[in-house]
Amino acid sequence: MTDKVPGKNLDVASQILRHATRLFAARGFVGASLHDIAEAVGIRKPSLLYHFRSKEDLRRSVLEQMLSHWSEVIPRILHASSSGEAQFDAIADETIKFFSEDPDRARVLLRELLDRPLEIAPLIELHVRPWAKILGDYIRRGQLQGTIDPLVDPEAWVASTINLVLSSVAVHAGLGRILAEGKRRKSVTPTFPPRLVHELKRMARSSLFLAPAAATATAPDGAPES
Amino acid sequence: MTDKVPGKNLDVASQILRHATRLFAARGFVGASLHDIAEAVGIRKPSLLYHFRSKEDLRRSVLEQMLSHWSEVIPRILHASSSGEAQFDAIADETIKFFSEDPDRARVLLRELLDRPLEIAPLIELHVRPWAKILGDYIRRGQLQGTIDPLVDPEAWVASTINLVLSSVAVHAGLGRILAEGKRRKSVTPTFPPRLVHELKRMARSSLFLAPAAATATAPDGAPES
DNA sequence: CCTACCGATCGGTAGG
DNA sequence: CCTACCGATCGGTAGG
Repeated sequence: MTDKVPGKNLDVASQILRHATRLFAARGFVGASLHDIAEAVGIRKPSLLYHFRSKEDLRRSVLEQMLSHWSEVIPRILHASSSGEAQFDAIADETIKFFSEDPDRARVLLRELLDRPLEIAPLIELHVRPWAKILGDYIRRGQLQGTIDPLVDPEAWVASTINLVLSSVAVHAGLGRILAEGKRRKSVTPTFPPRLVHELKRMARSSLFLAPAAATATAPDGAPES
Repeated sequence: MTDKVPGKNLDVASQILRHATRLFAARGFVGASLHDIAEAVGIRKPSLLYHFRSKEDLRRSVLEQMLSHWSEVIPRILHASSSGEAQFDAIADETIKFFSEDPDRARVLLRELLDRPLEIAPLIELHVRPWAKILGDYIRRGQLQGTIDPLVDPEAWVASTINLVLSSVAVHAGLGRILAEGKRRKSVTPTFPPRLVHELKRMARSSLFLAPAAATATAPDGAPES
């Protein structure tokens, strides 16, 4: 239900999804009207409702599109790198990159988590649980081998760390004031600063591994972004 | 469902604030109608608008009430305990307690951060910046003394850790699925589990201090709640 | 993809 | 603290 056949104009449906994502992220689901979304695309409200039968349908599609994008990136890194710290780093990098390269993803997800906690539970189950379990098992193995702090609560760590990344990206525009000294950013969607990316990764690592592993933690940079 | 007081009924205005906080937290500012808030209190909409001139006024009051509560608890712990790790623990405990004893506080704040990042910036400046600076200075001192990891970015750590606590409490109902194996919680406002409280504190500590300090980190319990 | 229009609900006011 | 009512806007439909 995503890709239309060629020949037509630049896929109106995906244009609608783009602006719907943007406006849902900025104003919330109830706060973003179909009228405003349609105007942003350059069409009228009834035309939007031709592509998506209802606002609820649009919401579902926005979420599906985002999660399918996520489901596309995760298996790749899960099987690519060998297990161990390399895989841990790959997952961390990819997760932070996924959200920070488009903060609207984090905002829409966070809003869904707040607006409809029970309704998205199945989606969490489907899209997060699998690799959350992989991370949890990895932690337990590390605890047996003595590389990871035995005091870590694997599932709680995973849940909290996802939360940390998600919300850091989502509310950076608001909470970033603590960081920025005198800088005034009028942009509602500022770039997520590398400085925060680096600190997020450092926090995740150092709250997990027993050996400070200064060699890797001090690596010249924090995020391979090129 | 509320406790009445001898003579008058228990301050209608504060009743309105209570239910407004609850409904803003659950449905967001635009999603919670004045009609529904008034009905929850047991009055009609125009009566509510006698106590609060507008919905915007109600929003401000909800936020003010919450932040004044916060401003009441913070200076106390800032001056009470001596500096050092004791003060660090006191701040961490009090912050986690403040939000986890009423998750609606975290939800309302998180929603404001998402809905109006620029508008609440002054409030962050006023209510968070001061003790965020104290924590930042404490971290820098610890780094000079060699007790805190020199790789820590003080301001980024503070911002991220606030974020971690705030969002963990706020979206626990939604993201908690990663934790709960088979348990089904129908409650929209479940109790924030001690297990998560403990892991949050552990993460905050271990991502900061150089010496694992097993003695304190393994302390019999995670939150002094009595 | 449009114009025209629907009932429902929104925040807020009049007036008592 | 209430009933009655306001214009504006909401999601959605008719019909082309």
